[in-house]
Amino acid sequence: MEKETISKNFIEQIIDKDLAEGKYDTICTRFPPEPNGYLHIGHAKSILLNYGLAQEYNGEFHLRFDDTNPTKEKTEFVESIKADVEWLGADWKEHLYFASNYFDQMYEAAVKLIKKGKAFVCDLDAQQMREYRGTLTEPGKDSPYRERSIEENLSLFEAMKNGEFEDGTKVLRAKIDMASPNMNMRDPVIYRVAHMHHHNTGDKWCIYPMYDFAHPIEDAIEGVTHSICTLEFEDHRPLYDWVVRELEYDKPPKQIEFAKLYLTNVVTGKRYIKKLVEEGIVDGWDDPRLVSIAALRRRGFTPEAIQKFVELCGVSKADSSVDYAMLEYCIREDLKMKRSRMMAVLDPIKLVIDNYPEGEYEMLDVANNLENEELGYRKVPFGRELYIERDDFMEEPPRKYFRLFPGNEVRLMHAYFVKCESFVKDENGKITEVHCTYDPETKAGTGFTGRKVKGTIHWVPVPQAVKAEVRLYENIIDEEKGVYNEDGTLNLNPNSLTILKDCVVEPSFADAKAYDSYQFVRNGFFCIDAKDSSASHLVFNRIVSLKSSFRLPKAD
RNA sequence: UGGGCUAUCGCCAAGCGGUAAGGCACAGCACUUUGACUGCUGCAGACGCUGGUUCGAAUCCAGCUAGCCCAGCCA
Repeated sequence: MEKETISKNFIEQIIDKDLAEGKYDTICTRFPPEPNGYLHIGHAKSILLNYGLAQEYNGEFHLRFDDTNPTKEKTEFVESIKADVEWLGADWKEHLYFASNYFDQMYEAAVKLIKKGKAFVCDLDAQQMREYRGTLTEPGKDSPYRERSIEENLSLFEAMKNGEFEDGTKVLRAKIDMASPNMNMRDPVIYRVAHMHHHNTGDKWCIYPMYDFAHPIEDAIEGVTHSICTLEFEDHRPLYDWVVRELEYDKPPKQIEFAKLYLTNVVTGKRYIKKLVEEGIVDGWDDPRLVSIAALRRRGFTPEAIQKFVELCGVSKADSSVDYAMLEYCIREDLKMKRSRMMAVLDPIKLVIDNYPEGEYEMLDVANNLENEELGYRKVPFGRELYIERDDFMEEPPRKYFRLFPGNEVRLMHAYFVKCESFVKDENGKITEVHCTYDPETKAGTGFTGRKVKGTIHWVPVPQAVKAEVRLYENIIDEEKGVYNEDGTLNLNPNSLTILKDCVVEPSFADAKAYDSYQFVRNGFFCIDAKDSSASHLVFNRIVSLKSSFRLPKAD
């Protein structure tokens, strides 16, 4: 419905044209990860883009593992990727594929090329091949093995398959053009000898196809029409087209490139994340400060928020880095109506209501979400002694400070108006207690309109408060200086290392289930760490929390 | 210095020859059971630069500048 107002991106325009010209009858897209690591927000863009296109055009969406290099791939990653893709909401239905299941067809395709005189077995080793390849500015030289006969190539390639050669001694190359300005067209290697155990095919093969040869074949076999990948594959497109042309597929798939999604102030590089994990700076690939899908999920992000985010980012070919604030906006937007808001105090200070009877308490009916009645109500005990946020009281308030200070009256959220009468300091001058009086007539929900207050503050009852440990995060990357130092190392923010902190939460928080609750603590999200659904491990994401209102007004 | 690609507000991003959409961020006002949310308002005299074509250009042409990618038997 809303989608109609959004103009089509350039990929949709290409698809419209292809369909109009009758190039394809229906479309088919795919997400083709190599199972060599965890998915992150960047992959989410690709997944949701491909899936969204298939949905929009009533086509097919495939999940295909591009597992042509057994050295890097593991079944463990296959499982985590499937879980992440599913969680994101991209339904591949019965279309789950493995490139490795096409090895026979790829072998036959290679034979076909040899028979057409378009491929040859080359004995040059890696070092020699590099020398023959030329440079960016100089053309390469033909391999001395380039003119072998078709028969010789056929028997040599079969021998390669049969394991008659050592790793690295022979490769199959496409015969294209060693003088091409495009390095990818300089007789690229399409098959190599590698005696490795494959997670899917085991020891059946000792030769493996290279990406540039395998990928177009995978797409063609599955009937993919629009093979969407990232910008760095642009110069591979001529080779992609060469492969589908020489192999004579009808309705050949078409490669389209788009810019990767980068976020400001976060690390996505596997190399760096690995280092952060190894050094214990983060507690794993799903550490909430990272932007892996697992981390976002653990932190309380919803698939809907990520979908919204990807949609908002748009698709283009310009290198860009999306402001982290946009991600924060999306999760706020999604969660604000559909999750409960509970109270928690991060830095407690005691508030005593002097005119409230000692030893008594009442159960307040509190709306789980003031904007969404469907979320119901819960009971929160209220009594004489409460904890409030330390910075919700100031002895000498600046201008425009609406919270508690001597003589001022505020609303205790979901409860009564209280007026600050006095406060207590210890010998160090630190405030230890704030005393106030409450007005029973001002109870929330009674429709009291006698007078108004400018501020409302949150609280937790002292006797029933549950202690919890929070992880208080700063962004792990220095926001001022950027993500990387000049020498390529990470620019870590030392504050990010101060993580653990005690806080107090209202009793109902302790029962809340992972994912089902979050809390605005003065406009920030307070999420339960999904790794441990008890309230004793909360994740307070300052990354998603500090709106300007959290700051004190500017002193001017 | 060979080839490919990109350049529109602080950040994304529409625009496809007819006189600069939208979102994020930011600012202000109003409202308020958190200063949130919500609502309203403001926010590119100009589209990397320089020329040209045209009645008219961000959109076409030429030249230039800047950035990204490519010399794995990785993907």
